[in-house]
Amino acid sequence: MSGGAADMAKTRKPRTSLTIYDVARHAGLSIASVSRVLNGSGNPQSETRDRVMQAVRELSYVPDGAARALSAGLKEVVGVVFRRGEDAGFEEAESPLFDEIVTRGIEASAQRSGFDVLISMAGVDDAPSRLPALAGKTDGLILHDRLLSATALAHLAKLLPVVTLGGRPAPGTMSVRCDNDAGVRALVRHLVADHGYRTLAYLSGHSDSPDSQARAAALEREAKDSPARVLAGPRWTGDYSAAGGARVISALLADGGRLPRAIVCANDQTALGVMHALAQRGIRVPEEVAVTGFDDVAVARHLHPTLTTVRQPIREMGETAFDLLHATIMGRSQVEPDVVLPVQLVVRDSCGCARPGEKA
Amino acid sequence: MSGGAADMAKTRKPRTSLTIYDVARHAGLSIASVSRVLNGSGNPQSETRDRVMQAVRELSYVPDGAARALSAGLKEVVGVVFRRGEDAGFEEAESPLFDEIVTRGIEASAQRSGFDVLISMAGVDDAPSRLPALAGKTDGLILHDRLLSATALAHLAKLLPVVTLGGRPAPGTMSVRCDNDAGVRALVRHLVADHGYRTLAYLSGHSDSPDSQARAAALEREAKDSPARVLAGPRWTGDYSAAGGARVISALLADGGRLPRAIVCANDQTALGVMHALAQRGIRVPEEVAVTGFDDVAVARHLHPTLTTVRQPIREMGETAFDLLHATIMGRSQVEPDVVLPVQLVVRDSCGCARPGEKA
DNA sequence: CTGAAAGCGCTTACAG
DNA sequence: CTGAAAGCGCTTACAG
Repeated sequence: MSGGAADMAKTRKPRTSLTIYDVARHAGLSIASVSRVLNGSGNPQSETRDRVMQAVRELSYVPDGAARALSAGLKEVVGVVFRRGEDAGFEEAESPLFDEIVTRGIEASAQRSGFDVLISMAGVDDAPSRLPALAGKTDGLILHDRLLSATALAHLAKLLPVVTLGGRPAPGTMSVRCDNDAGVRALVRHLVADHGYRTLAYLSGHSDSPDSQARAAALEREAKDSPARVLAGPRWTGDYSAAGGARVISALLADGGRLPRAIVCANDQTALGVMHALAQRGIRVPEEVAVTGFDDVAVARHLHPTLTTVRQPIREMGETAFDLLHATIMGRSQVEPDVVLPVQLVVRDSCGCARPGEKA
Repeated sequence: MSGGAADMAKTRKPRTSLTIYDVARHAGLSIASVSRVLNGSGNPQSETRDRVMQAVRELSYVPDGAARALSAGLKEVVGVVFRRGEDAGFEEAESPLFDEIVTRGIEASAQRSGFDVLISMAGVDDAPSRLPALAGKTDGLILHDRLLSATALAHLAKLLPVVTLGGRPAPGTMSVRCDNDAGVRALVRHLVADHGYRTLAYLSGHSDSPDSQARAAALEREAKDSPARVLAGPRWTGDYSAAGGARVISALLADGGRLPRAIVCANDQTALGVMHALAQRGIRVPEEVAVTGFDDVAVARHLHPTLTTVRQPIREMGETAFDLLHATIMGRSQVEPDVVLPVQLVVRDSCGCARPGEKA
């Protein structure tokens, strides 16, 4: 078969890598057979299988993902979008959980299903414009909270399956979150019942964070039925960062504000900043003020005093998020759209437990 | 236009999302015009542009990434492969730099070029089998060190552009690393010349890590021209983890081994473990033993004493890695294949600088 | 400036 | 079990 008159080579791009045609020719088979062997579909004869595999090996052939995706209608890629830290450069990543959620949870689970993970950072400002583009490159999306309004989420969910981390699911989306309520409740009980503290404050995360809001509400609710009072107000607004936590304490003290007996922080980073700010002013933790966190990141164990906190099942949250998404992508009929995972109170020293005999 | 006899619907997949044909029809234009407007190519009339954009908006059309990639010969995706932590569950991520390198460096730079980042974790065992698959989904790869042999790297580089993080570039690949040599040299000079220490040890990372090897060699070299002695040997082999660092110290002390005046750790995590192990035995840092790290992760500032270390330009390393890769993907003729970025000695308390008057 | 058409590299019914 | 062929949804020379 030498090229005849119809051989009008177009040569748009300098053909670089091998195609399935090269493999088929090398193996003396059709591209259909090559495809079947490579995908384990049909039931190719073992000789066919061997010839294909040998040709693949000899040529170092790697199928093109884009062509597979277009043809099969499945990219085998999910997108994960996290909030970009607002003030890069000052502190470490705003979310030390990123690594863990993505790599240990989502990515591990995705790998088991043969999917890959596309990551993207976005701010509240550019998320609406960046997400559609991502949608085109993936089969489904896992989103950090506070990235999109419920309306925008619902709209996005018409394009492809969407799972959010934290908060209740918007219409058409799914959500995976931890049991903020139980966590804060256990914390407050420990502080009030076990330690006998009578004034508490909740140092919040971003005020529009559903997790932070849930934790605040849980604290209010639990304290109401207890002998403890809650110090609240706008000055107790943090932003999930150590710097934010320190700022709140500094401002409060500069104004002659009053410290509660125990400060329940929205997360560990905040607690870290609070403890630094208190230490700078010679205020002892937990003797004068108890401090607690949320998350149980690694540093929590290295602080002085070690941090009492609530552990989230980070890895499991990531796995669950992917599994929900995957089930939906593959068309599993009905998937639970609102998964709440259990948390665990981790009692260390910063709540006052280091001082023997003080526990009730 | 009602379907005629030629209407033999194949319906392989239940057509789900809109295509460029829907947009073209809605706008009363050809798909070529829609494509041109969407890609800013050619020079469409402003009326054409408007009609397309309106149709896109009204339909919430998002172009399919796989089709674009197949057609344009460019996926606009780079893959980043990191080493999976060996003993998950015990410690925090082995590499706290992951987050920073990927999100602040690579991802940020990729975003500027309109690329996305596919991440994947791999072990030394499964990397060879996982990488080809990733290669099919991306335009280029950024790899952690110790993932592939030089031979395997060279082979992979025939398939697509490859950049490694750390170590010298294998044939056909590119590399971005930090100036381990200058960092360790500055550290040793400070310990020996400024503090007058006369015995040093290097507590290594994984023995096959090019970074760790470079740091070890630099320490040997610098110490040789100084009055200081180096304690070496297989017992000083760590694995970049806090647990590994603690293990080395424990084993040494259990055997009645001798501690040097200063321990230069392969990274901050190791230093953290060493400091914990020493503290447990009542050995004071830096009074009895000085300890230094490498990386300057956030915890370094929160340790007691605060950690003297060498700061790597993490973010810049990520950016550079992507930029090299991008330049190669886009066919920029010749790209520097071995980029070494400068580091900075960060002097804090763990080297002994806290004790006033002790500095030379 | 715009449209008709080819082609990107696969998968998958459809026949044989 | 295997092959020929259509089709996935785009981009891009090529004409007009």
